[in-house]
Amino acid sequence: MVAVTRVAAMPEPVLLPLADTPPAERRDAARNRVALLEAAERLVAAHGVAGVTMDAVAHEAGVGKGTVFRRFESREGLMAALLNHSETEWQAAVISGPPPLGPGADPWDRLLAFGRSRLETTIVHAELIRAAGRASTRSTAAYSFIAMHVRYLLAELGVTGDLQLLAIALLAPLEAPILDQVELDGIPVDRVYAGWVDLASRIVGQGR
Amino acid sequence: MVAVTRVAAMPEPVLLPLADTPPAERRDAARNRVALLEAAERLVAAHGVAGVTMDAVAHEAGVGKGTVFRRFESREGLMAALLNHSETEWQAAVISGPPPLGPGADPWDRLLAFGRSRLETTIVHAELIRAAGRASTRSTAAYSFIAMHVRYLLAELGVTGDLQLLAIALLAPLEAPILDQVELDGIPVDRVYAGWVDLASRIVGQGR
DNA sequence: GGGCTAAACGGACTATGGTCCGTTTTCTAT
DNA sequence: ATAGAAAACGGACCATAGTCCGTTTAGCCC
Repeated sequence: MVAVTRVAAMPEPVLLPLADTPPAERRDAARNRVALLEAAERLVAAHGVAGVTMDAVAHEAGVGKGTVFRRFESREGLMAALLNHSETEWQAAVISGPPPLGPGADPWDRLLAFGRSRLETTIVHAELIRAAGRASTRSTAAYSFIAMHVRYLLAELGVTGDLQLLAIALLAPLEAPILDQVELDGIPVDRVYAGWVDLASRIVGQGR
Repeated sequence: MVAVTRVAAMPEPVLLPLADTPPAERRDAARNRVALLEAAERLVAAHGVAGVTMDAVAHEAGVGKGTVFRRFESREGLMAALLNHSETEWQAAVISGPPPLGPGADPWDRLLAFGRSRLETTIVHAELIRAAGRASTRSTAAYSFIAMHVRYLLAELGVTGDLQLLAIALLAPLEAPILDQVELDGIPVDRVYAGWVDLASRIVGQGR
């Protein structure tokens, strides 16, 4: 599907496109992306998520409205981009931060730390997550990372079965829409966490 | 807080408000509610959920736009009202329909039937559920019914622990937002169901 | 540097959810 | 039956997400 059109022998040009790298952003485009994200962050800080209107972001960044949509597709896309930022930091903590969240602790302790951390992160970003709508889960980047991590920990713990689905089931009660329901039953966070630990121990099996 | 203003003895009027019944809908209001719901259903059938704009519903029902919002609060509210209808039928099947979904079968079989049915219902109504947004879960009526039913079945099965949270955990993977994620991994329904059965058996415990 | 092309830009324009308020209808008490 | 009050009505109006297209700019090759 990719160019194999060149025929005879000749020295290749310096850079050949490795995968099909999307052709690299033009400078003005890159500049505006950053300006827009910073503007959006400023607006969130100043007026909350609801204050982030597309017009406001455009104006704050000093660009036209069309540009905002060209860069981020939609309001949800913009919100997802904002989320992505903090999500990336969190991933770093899991991959290379201190235990028990990071590597070094035993898998069960890591799983517990993971659940707690995930729960708190979701609560903190609840508004943003809601505003990102499908874009947040669709940008599979973030979600598939956490799902993969849970699969890995379950495997370490010797769990057998359809790990992908077990991971989904274990993560589901920590997702924002589910926590919404929980919240309006007025269940406190610690009890939610305790319930999740119970769930995890049932999934992992007898030894806890 | 309700009228105790009348002082002396006199025969009470025929109907005294039992609890504080919300003062009963005026006739025009009731008529319009029905007209609007029917109009909305017609529009869904004809143009899909996306075709249900508030202007269109108002026009189709032959009322003003303000009336739509007065009756249903918001577009989400209207969608939730549509959902509520089918949800009610489904509840009837659980309460008094034939086993194994309805009463009569043993709890484990009922639980399995419940999961399957819930999964399919959610998939069928996915679009509507999404359009109803928070209103669907906030109208606790529907959700708290299914949560209660699961708690009941878990209790029948002798499960111990925080049944409310276990019910939430068991239901979570069947909720629309979670199924969205699953869907974009391209996991087929039967496998999702199999995974859920596995989850249920882990939650219920050794005996299955 | 000069010129060419594709990409990016900006802001007017559209569609739609949601609000407001002057008018009309229903209900109740007399 | 009538009057008065409370509730409902309708549609003009507002705010904001998203589109479109004529204009500008970055990158590239000579």
